[in-house]
Amino acid sequence: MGVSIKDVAQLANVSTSTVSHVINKTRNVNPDTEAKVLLAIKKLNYNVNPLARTLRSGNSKLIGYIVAHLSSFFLDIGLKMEEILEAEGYKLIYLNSNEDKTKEKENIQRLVMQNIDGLIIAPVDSECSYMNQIINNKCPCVFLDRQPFGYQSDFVMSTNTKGAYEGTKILLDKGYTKIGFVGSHNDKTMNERFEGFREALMERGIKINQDFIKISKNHHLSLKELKYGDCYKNTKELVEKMKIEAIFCCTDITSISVLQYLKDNNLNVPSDIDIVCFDDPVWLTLAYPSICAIEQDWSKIGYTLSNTLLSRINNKSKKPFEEIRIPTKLLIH
Amino acid sequence: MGVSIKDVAQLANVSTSTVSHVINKTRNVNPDTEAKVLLAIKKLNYNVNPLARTLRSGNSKLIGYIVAHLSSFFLDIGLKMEEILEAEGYKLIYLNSNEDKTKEKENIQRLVMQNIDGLIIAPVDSECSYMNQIINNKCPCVFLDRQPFGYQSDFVMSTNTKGAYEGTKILLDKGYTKIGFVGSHNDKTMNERFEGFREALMERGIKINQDFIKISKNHHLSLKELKYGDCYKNTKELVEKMKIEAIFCCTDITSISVLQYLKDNNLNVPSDIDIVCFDDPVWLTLAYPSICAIEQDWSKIGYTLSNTLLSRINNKSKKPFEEIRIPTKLLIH
DNA sequence: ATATTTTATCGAAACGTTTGCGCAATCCTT
DNA sequence: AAGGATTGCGCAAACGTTTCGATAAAATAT
Repeated sequence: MGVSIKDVAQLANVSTSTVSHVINKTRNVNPDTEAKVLLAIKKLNYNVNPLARTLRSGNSKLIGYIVAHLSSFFLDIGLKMEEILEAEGYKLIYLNSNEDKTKEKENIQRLVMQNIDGLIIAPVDSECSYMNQIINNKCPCVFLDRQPFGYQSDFVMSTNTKGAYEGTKILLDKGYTKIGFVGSHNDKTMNERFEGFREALMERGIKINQDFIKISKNHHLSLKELKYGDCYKNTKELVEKMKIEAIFCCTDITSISVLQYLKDNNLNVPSDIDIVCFDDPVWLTLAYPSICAIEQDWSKIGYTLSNTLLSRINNKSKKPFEEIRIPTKLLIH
Repeated sequence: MGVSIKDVAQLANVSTSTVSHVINKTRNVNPDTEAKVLLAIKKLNYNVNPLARTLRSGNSKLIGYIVAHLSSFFLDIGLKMEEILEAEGYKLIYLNSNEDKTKEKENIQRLVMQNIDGLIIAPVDSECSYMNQIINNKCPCVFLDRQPFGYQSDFVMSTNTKGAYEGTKILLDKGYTKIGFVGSHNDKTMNERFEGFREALMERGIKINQDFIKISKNHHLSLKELKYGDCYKNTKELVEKMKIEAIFCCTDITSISVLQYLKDNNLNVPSDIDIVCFDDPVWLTLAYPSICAIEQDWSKIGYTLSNTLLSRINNKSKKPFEEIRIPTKLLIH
């Protein structure tokens, strides 16, 4: 097997506890002894076994990041979080629930059992009461993107309603009245965005036409497989049957299918169909011409998530849970 | 603390070893006893601690997937691998090296210490001799996308040279002679693709103009931050100074900057500048008109990677390491 | 009836750490 | 020079499992 702390202790002619204290700087040790130990460590190319350490000490210096799917939005947020957490000595590990509630549960279960120090969760859906059992106060969690129901926790979200409201107004200001709404998921986040959409229409005295609202189910597929999925069909219907003039895309994932449909049918943006998209995926600015977007501030979201979590980990303070909203930015490309 | 196997044993009035054998089905146990144990497990809502299990048993049922960066190419491959590995009871965990060799080393180190059962690595660069020390035969590895130097292992790659050759020929067949080559990384993979590019030109008797070849350094940035990076500048130079007619994009990441530059300058594809792209990122087919691509078969790559790894884990056979090539597909959109 | 195998279970050691407790030896104080 | 404080270190018990070896009871063979 590998070389353990015992081998180091033996070679340095000290006890394992001394070695441990040298490694962790957790007790005074004579400089000479320390040198001996460090030499032995180097000689044997010793590394501590994080498993054993965690098992004994109860903390892992690990933060779990459990996402419903691996979209570039979540990844960019992860990138930012790594930057912050790393500075505090934490390692971020990504786990993918693949839009599967059972997997999500397993993922969380697994990490909690591993004495994870904290959890950032973008849940598959809002129903999170099962977490009370699993977490049981063993580690702090912060939620992302979807508000959890049935579990008390901090959560960080964009100002969905306001963002959607502003985005919809852009379309209204251009004079469109027949505006379709394409969503990829029926959850709280979508509801908030729909609310903004609705408010903007109401303000102009435009009645909501239920036939213009199309919500699909998002499956666990790669981006490319998504292209010709439910959203594609929904777009087709909106355009061909409902003769809408513009489309509000509720997420970045939605926009793929919508754009693909328009392209396949030689429809131009904005001359034939205009578009506004919640999220600002990289491809929006590559289209000709670029498409208006409601950009989420992933950098700030990542920053806020990690700092909220860190302060929960450190303070252990019982201050009430917060709902933190990060403003979106309107991009008129 | 949490509930442990001891609590279960106590409640069921048996020894911990019996509980363990019930859980793992590793020895005959009387049906009555088994029922008692299972009941106790359910009553206490007990879950085994994977840390302790791994520490003792030496295997973790975990596969590490360490990527140089989190691009959608790597993610799609991960998705496919999860599908296969899950069926064999393994969990895939993603770790991001962020184009940082030190981080890569830490990532591998950490996983090996955790008794990881296998490793899939897309290394930051080819130099992998440091792995001999770290791995030390403790777990099988399969490499992806970049051939490792200094470390003996299986590796899986696309037929880069052939793919690039075919892609370049498309441009040549259209009559272009001034073709630029934009790469985001100087490594073995890029060299192979360049080789294909070179061969195609040679075959037509076209001399390589070094000023047409632009290789950037790829930094650890989000896709959006990449857009206006080195590749953007390189594209500008190729177009404005070198007056090239077409561009060969060496990776998906490259294509973002190239397309962005063209768009910012109102250059149309293919009328002003034509493009072929290695990789088929989702945005290529959204552009107007679509762009030719050399598609890598991520599904097959993921399939091959996981099965190669699994057979190394199971067989422990010492059959010689393989270099496996997965054919690319030419997409004439 | 005894000898042998089979079945069911338990006790305890191990995996590689961290950490509370205790003991010497050294240092300071008066 | 004697008492207390400090420093440096080792011992051994945990953490939660798996697993080897032993043992007793039951089943089978002779």
